[in-house]
Amino acid sequence: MAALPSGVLGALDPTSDRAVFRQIADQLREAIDKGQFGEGDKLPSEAELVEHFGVSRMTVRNSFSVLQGEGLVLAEHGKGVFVRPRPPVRRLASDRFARRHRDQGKSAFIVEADAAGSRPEVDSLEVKEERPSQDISARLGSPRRVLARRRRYLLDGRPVEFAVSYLPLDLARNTPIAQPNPGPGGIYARLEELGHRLDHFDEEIRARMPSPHEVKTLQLASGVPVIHLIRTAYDTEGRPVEVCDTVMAADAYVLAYELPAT
Amino acid sequence: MAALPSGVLGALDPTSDRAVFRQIADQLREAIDKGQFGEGDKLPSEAELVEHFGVSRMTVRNSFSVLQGEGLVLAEHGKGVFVRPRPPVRRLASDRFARRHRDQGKSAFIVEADAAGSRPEVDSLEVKEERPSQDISARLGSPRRVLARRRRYLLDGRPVEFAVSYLPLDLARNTPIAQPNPGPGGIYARLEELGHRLDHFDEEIRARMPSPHEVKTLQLASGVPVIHLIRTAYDTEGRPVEVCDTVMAADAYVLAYELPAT
DNA sequence: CAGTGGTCTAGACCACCAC
DNA sequence: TGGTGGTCTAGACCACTGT
Repeated sequence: MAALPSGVLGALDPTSDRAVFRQIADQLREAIDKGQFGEGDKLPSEAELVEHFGVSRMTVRNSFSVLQGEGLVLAEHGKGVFVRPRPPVRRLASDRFARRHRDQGKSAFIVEADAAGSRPEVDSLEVKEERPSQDISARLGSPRRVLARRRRYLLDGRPVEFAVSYLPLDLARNTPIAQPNPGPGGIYARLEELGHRLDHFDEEIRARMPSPHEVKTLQLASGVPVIHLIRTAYDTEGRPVEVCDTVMAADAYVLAYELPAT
Repeated sequence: MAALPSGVLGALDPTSDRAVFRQIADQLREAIDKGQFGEGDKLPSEAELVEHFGVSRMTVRNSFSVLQGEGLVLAEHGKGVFVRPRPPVRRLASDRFARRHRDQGKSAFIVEADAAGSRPEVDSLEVKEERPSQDISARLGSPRRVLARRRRYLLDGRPVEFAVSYLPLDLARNTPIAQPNPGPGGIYARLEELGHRLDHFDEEIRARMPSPHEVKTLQLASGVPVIHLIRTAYDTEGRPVEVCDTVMAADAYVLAYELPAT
């Protein structure tokens, strides 16, 4: 068992009201913030900290659990506890659905990822007819049935986003939109070809902790929230023609919007 | 010690690979999802679960810690563990800075909260001259010094948002913008009076777990992420005139944007 | 194999809350 | 006062990782 780097970690303050495991977490957090442990670096092992601070193992584990909850560190079974690397973020610009970005052979996700030097993938593609949930139904103008297009997006092998598009069935049935690959420009290009010229999109953004299913699907580390984005596309007649429900790994995204000052 | 409601919680599966504390968390989560425990309801106490499942107390606490991390429950010392109530959310629309919403006596936050029937407050107001951080400086066109306006927003007594506005000092010094209360319409109205007609805003949105300081300032329960919004305001000459750095309790907000289809 | 984190036990004492 | 959660100990056995 290696000795601790000298000077990085100090002593506990027995007179403090602050719980011991919080004091240990504070010291580790400070060391990380100061760069004494860099991204991907291994923190001292549980056994080392037990010895250094003279506390029980559960106390040390409790400290790690605090830092995990903050998204600062990542435990790897059999290896150690590491400072969580910040993954490259994908920037979603508010003009990402502009017509000038369509009419190319590939989807917006693929084009953008290629440009950023990442390796994009789309999987678990599924196209189904369904009865919509109450929320989706209300947003789409209460259709009885919808076409649902599900897919997961990956960058360099890492899942970053899971999305479901819902379209009124009477609008999408027996069109290229019901095909797994709807063709160049994606479903928005197809919608316009079908006479539904797009007017605007509404987007709603929330952030929350993931459900167990989302943790699995997006392979999320603990301490990583999700961004939940619900987009509704309207045609020039004011009819909602698509609702897209997207869940993104929050550490992989920054959303950018440009607003006119009116 | 009261008996457990019959039938709500089942038995453990000793043949399962799933850890006991996860099985217990799964059962509680399912009961919450099904509505068997509603918002604000008290879950069975640790002692009751220890008896019901025949496990040690740490195992039960570990289950609760899982659910806390998911933001599902809230422990209150001396009282019990409760299903976390969903607070009313504040909807931020993308036209919230439109000129037509200014020229009133009160700030946008106050007007909007009054309309929604909430009791709004603004506190810890502080106006200071500072040397900007590297990031803020770059966004503002590298001024040597800036005016910083800090404030915290509360709804019905609950802190929901903490914001800092930065303005180039040469632009804001000795103007109403440097006053604690800049007057009707806020600093955007004052900027336009000073000849900086606003053209557009850029907004960047991230979500992450809060730092300990943010937990304190926003009184965040564990399992609640923050939304980090950075807005830059540009005048019609393309000059950045303000950067506003905002941290919001994610469970209190939904952000709404309208995008043209171009 | 030795070292790491993952799970679990069976206690102990404390601080907070409601009655 | 009794019940609640908060902290901490000192063990135990297991699963995973690397050499």
